[in-house]
Amino acid sequence: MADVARRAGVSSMTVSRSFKTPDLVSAAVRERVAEAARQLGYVPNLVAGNLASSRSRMVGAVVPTLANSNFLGTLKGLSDRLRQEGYQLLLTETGYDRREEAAAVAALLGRRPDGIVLTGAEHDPAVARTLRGAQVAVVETWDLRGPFIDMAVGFSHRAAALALGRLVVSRGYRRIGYVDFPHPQLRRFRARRSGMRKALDEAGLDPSLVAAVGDEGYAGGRSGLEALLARAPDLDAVVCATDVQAIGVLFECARRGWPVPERLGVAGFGDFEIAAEVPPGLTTVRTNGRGIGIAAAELILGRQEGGRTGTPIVDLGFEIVLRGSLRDG
Amino acid sequence: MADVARRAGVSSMTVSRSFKTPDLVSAAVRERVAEAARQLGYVPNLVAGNLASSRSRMVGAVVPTLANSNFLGTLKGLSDRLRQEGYQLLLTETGYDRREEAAAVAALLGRRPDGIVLTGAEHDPAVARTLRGAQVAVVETWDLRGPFIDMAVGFSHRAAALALGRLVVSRGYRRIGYVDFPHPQLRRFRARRSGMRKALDEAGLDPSLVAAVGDEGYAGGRSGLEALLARAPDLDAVVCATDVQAIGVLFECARRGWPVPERLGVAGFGDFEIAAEVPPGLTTVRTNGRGIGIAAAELILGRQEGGRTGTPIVDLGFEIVLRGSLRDG
DNA sequence: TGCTTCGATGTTAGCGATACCAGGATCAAC
DNA sequence: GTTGATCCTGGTATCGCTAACATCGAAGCA
Repeated sequence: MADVARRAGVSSMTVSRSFKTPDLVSAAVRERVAEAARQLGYVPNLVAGNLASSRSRMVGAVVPTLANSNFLGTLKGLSDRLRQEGYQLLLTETGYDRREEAAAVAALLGRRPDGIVLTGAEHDPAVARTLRGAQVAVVETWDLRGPFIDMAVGFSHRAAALALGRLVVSRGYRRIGYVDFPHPQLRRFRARRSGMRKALDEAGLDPSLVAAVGDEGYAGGRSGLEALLARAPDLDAVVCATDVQAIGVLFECARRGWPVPERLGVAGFGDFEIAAEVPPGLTTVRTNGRGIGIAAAELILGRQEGGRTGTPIVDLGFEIVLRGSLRDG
Repeated sequence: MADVARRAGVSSMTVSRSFKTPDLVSAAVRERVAEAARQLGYVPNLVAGNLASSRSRMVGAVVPTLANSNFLGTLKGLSDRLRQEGYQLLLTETGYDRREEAAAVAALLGRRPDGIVLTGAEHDPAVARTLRGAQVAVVETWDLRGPFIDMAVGFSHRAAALALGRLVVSRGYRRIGYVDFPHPQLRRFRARRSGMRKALDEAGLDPSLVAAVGDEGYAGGRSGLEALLARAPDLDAVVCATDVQAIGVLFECARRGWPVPERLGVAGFGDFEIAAEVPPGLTTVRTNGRGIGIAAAELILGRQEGGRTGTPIVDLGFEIVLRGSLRDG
C-alpha cells in the first residue's frame, strides 16, 4: 500500500480511503491512486484491514451436510445476499456431529466473523454459551422452536406436517403410513411426525402406522414402504419425512407395477426439484429454503449497523404443493 | 491475549506458543495457560495471527453453482480434507458468469488465502493473470485440458464419453441420439460430445443425431428426447450430457409407457445418487467428484511446506457403471 | 476583511498476533 | 569447574491497514 501511495504521490491513508470510501476523495486523486494500484497489481489486504477495523465482512455458515438439497437453497440464498453487500462466506460442514460442530464454531470464531449462521441441528450447550459470549450475530435456521442463541429463521414443521396430513385425509385415504427419520439431533423430524399424528388423530384414523428408518435417502423410502406393508397390507397412502424418501417410494411402486395414486397415494416434504419432474408428480410441502438463507443474511446485515437488537424470530411459512401422487377428493 | 498471559504469569509470547506449538512449552506452563484461557473465554484471534505470519490457513473455493451435485462432492472432499489439517473454506458462487468470477477471485485474494480452487469453468484471461501474479497455489478442477494457471485435477471427459459411446454401440443400439448442453464456457461438454461422436463414427453410425438443449436439468432431457424423436422416430438409444437429463428421459419414457431398455436405451454422465435408484437403474459414467476435491486439497497442502513446485496435473480417471437402462449385448 | 465552515488530505497510534533473536537454566561430558 | 548443547521463556519489532484527530486551503457570509 505504501508503494501505491508513493507512486500516486499521496499518503497511504488516502489510498485506503480511495478504496474504502471513494466519495471522500477527490476524483483526480482517486484516478491517480487507481492507476498506481493497477500498475503495481495491488490488492488491498483485507486481513490487515479486518484487524485494524475489527470488522471482517465474513459470515460463517455451519451446515450438517452439503448432501442435502434443503440446505443448499439456504446456503445459496445466504451467499447471494451476502455477496451483494461485499460479504464472504466461510463454510463448515459438521456431519451431524455435535463435537465437530463445537470445534467448527470455535475455529470460525477465531476468524472473528461478523455473523454465524447455524443450520438445521440442535446444538451443544457449550456451543450456545461460547456463541453468546462472543458478541457475534447468530442466526439459527430451519427449526423454529426455541430457545435460541440469538436470532432465528424458519417455519413450523409441525404445522406443515399437520396441513399435509389433513390434505391426505381429505383425499379419502384411510390407511395412511408415515415414514419417519428419527435422528436424535433433528427435532424438526419429531415435529413433523407429531403434526402428522395429530392429523390422523383428528380424523379418527390409526396413527400407529409409522416406520422409523435410519436413512433419509431413496433406500429409506423403499424400506419404510416395505415395513409398513408388512404391518398393513391394505395401506393406501404413505407420507414421508423427506421428498427423497417419497421418491424412493414412487420408484418402488414403479418397480412393483403399482399405479400411483390409485393403489397408493404418496406425499413428501421439501419440494425438491425432482418432485415436479417424477411421474406422476409428488405432492409435498414447499419450504422456501432459499428464502431462509436470504432472511438470515438480512438479520446479520441488520446487526452490523449497530442497529436493532432484540431477538427477531422470522417465520417464513410453507406451502402445500398438489401434484399427481394423491388422487382427487 | 495479554490478559491470559498476565493471569498465567507468563509472557504473551509463551501464550502464543502454547497454542500454536504446544510441544515447545513445558507441560506445567501449558496447563496454566490453558486454564487462564478457559477462565477468560479467550479465543485466539486468527486474523491477527494471519497478518503476522502471512499464512491464513484458508482456501478459497470458486464454484459456478451449488445446485449441481457434481461440484458438491468435490466441495465436500475438499472441505473434509482441509478441515483435517485445520484449514477453512471460503466459498464463492459465480453463477457461470465470468465477470462475477473475476470479482470473486479478486475479493478472495484480498483475504490472502493459502490456495484457491477453481471449479468447472473457463476463466477470463485477466483472472488467470491476476492469479499467476498472486503467489498463491491454484488448482483447477474437473477439466483436464490446459493450459492451466497452476495445478489441475480431473479426468478426460472425451475419453469417458468415448468409452460410454462404445458401450452403447456394443449393446447393439444403432440409432443413437445425444442430448448436449452446449454452454459456451464449459468446454467439458464439448469434450463429451466429441468423444461420443468418435464412438459413433468408429462404428459407422450416424453421429448427427444431436439435440442441443439449454437446460442441464430434467426438462432438458425431456425436450432433448422430443427433438431427437422428431428427427428420428426410430431412435433406439439416448445418451445425455448429464445424469439429470438422462433421468428426465427415463421419466418421459415412463410417462409414455415406453419400456426401458427395450424401446429405448438410456445412458447418462456423472453417476449421481439417483442413478442407482431410479428404475431400471441408469447406466452412466462415475466421476469421483469427491476424489477430485480431496486431490485438490492435497495439492494445496503440499505447496504449503514450500515443497514441490512444478505443475502437477492429476488424472483421476472414470468408471463406467452398468445398470438396467441399457439392454444386454 | 475577518470569521466560520467544510471538504480533502496527512499524522499518529494502535489492532492482536508471530518471527527472530537473546538470555538463563539445566545437564552431560571432559 | 568449565564448556557447549539443549530446553524453555522473554523482549522487540513488525505484519498492512484503519480510527481518530489534526491540518490546511478554499469557499461562504456578514
